[in-house]
Amino acid sequence: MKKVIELPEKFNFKAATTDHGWYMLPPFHSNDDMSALNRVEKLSTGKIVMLHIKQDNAKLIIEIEDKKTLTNKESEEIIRKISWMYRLDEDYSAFYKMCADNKDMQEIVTENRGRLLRSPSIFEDIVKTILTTNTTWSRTISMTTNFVTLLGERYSDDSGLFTFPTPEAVLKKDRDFLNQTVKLGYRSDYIYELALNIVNGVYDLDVLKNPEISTEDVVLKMKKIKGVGPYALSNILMLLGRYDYLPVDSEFKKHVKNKYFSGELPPNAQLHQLYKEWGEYKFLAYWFDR
DNA sequence: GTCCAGGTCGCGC
DNA sequence: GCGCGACATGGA
Repeated sequence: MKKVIELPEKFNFKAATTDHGWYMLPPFHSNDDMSALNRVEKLSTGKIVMLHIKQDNAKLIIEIEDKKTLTNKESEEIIRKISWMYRLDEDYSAFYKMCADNKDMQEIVTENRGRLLRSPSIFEDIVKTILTTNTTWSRTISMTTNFVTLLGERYSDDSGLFTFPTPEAVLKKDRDFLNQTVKLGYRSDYIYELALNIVNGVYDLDVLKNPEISTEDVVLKMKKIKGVGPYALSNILMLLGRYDYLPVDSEFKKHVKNKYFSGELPPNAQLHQLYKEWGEYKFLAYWFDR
């Protein structure tokens, strides 16, 4: 089965897919030439599908592997999720205007960059963000792979591919399993508690996809999540399409130390003042400055 | 063995 | 509000 989504005028599939590292984390997977992004996805009806996403000129082509035909509702859910993943509703014109005035950011405009791939659900994006803290990227990949493989649902009997686990699936295991078998380490408690609060209705995360909610409201809600500190907060805000908080972590410090301070790190307060001329687009300005 | 990784929490002051 | 040790795991 095949579905087509009309793309905004400015769209660069390869950049949107690979300018952020999420495409390397399961259930996302891709072929080496990056011509398509693939993903196993569980729909709200319970059906599990394999999605193959690629660009054909002004259209996004979605090939959907399935045994039975999909209902209209299921097709709509797939289109809604992919539109979210690729930020098709986001308006980059103000950012592009600022880039056009900056000699080092011309490529962003000419190459239609700026979009950063995100997951269909906030739960998945928060879990993955927590799995990037205080560890290396290679361990982020292995923790995510263990998490998806041990708690997700298999696509088909002969497949090694799985869905991203639901919060309910996390709660079916105990913290020891998350810690010792999934090897999430001390992050197990954070992930378990996040899943628990979602299932109990304490957190209703997907309402935060609404751009009309103020960033301050989102910040207050995110700060309540254990395991989400200043860096994780910034990353989650970026994933929600809000770019005014900088992710001041070891990579950020390494970058600005070498590029702007000739190897000597200034105090934290000064770091948070960087890129301030970019206003609402500080995160993107830093991201594409690297 | 020790140190650190795209940090954060909880405590004491 | 700020400083500091603890935290699981694996690779250098």
